[in-house]
Amino acid sequence: MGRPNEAVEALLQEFADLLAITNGEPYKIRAYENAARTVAGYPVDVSGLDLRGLREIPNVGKSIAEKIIEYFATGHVAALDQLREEIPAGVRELVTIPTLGPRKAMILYSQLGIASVDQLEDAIHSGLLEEQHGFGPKTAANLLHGIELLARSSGRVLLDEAMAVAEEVTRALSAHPACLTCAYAGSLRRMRETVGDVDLLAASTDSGPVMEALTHLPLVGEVIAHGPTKTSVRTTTGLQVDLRVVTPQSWGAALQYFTGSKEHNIRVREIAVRKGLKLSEYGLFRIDDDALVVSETEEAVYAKLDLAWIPPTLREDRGEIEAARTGRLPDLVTIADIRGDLHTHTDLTDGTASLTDMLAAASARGFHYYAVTDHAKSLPMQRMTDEKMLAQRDRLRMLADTTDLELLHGTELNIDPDGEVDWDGDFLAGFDIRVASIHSRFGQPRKAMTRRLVRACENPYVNVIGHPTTRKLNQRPPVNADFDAVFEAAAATGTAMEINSCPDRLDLPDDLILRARQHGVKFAIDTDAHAVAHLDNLRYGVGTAQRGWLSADEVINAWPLDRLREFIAAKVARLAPVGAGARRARQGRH
DNA sequence: GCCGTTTTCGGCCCGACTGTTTTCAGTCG
Repeated sequence: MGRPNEAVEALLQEFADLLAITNGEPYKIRAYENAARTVAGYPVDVSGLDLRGLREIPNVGKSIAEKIIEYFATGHVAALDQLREEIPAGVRELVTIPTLGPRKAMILYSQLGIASVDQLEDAIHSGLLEEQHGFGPKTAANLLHGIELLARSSGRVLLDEAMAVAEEVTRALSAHPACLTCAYAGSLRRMRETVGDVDLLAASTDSGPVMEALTHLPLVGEVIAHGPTKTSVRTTTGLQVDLRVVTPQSWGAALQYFTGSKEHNIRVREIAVRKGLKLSEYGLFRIDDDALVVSETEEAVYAKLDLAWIPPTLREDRGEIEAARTGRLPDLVTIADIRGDLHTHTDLTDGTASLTDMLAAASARGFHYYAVTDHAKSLPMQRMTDEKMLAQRDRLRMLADTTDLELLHGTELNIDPDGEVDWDGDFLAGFDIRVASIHSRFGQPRKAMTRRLVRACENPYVNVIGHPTTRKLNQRPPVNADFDAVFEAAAATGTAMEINSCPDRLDLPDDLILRARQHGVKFAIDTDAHAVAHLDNLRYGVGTAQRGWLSADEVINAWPLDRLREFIAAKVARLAPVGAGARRARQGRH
């Protein structure tokens, strides 16, 4: 189980889901959903709050606060237990089938007694479903199709896969003569860590041919919906792509609308309503006479609502609207700010490219400096030795004259279960920079895992904690640790937290970045490249950093090299035991 | 159920597509 806030989030979300199935009031359902989201993102541990403290959380009123109190006092919420009794778990599972929402799920359960996906499948095959009022043959076929999709897909795909599809389709549609502009929107534009479907937007005065062009692209496996303003297809790999075509005049309003998030848009629309305006994908209109106010650019739409333009990566209703209103939006770190990569590999360990190939690729990217950080000796499979590491260092020093990059010799250390790393201080001191990461024993109990990470931070020579949660998206959960304690140690010792750009890692995740920066932690946005192509993943790490509201000043590899070296030296100076040499030198002065 | 620089009551975002219910409900984003 995660932190108490996440437990409460799950609780409130389940409550909302069950209310929806039992025909609860729509606004009550939304109230629980809103509360679930705010509690999850609330920086204070809710288990330590009293009724008064809980009610200070936005969207948490008397009723929800009391349920949270009840949960921490007894481990249960009576009202939730009652709903659970009414609705079997299988019925909640039904609403995960595409095209099957809470209303139909409730009809299936109350009229036909269907309480699981399997039972639904049986009911369709036996013809029972079609006897039910409102369920025709097409509905039955859609449900079967949905069940099949559910069975073979894990749902959301990684950013790089979605990006590849989006870029291929936008490139193809942009080349179409009827298409004036084409761009991707949705969670992909917001750089969420995974993407459910790809939302595309095109501007055209003649939508038909553009829609038609999409349905005929080679990567399209099936056409799901095909109307005059919206077309949905599924790629041969199972990813859904939605295309909306709007007039060029509506471009800004449409881009704003389809970028989301849904929660962000609800807030923006509420602001519009309070100003006597109505915002839709077609523009911002006056409510009284339907007159168009603005629509051509996102900037103009936000400006008319007295808001600064909000970067898509911030549009999650996590305080960005208030910040836009008061001129306090962060100056977000960008790819152009990144001066060097601090975590990369070569074929000396498990990389696939040679040192010279990696350096050439890094130089071509325009980096100022570049750290080579092959695995240290404790991972047996890497066959690293002191001699090989020192030989690599010599080679790197010799290559210094052949490149415009400032070369740093580093290593990726392994944090063992006790928090120790591969080498002692004397050997570690020979590196320019040291990343330290967990590579095994992911299942340690919370207390031991926390101590493990804190001890790594306390090592005077460890400069960056690599992929701190070690999660793999869609594969492996994050380690269980008290990350607030880890961040506190990181901030106190001058240890940066990595934002690993691998699309299956994106680690730290955005929510932990937000928490870490409250402790004053610094960050390193690295690619952890094991091949030349991986250097291109940097944009996903930067996107994740933006979602964590980071500015360039908080990112150590956005700093000039001198400042980065000072950061590294300062930790050693503060924490390293004074060596024999230094002691002698000091005695000599007296 | 929550919320208040119009309000402690009366609001709470908006539109497209599908399938089937020939006038609209459900789902989705």
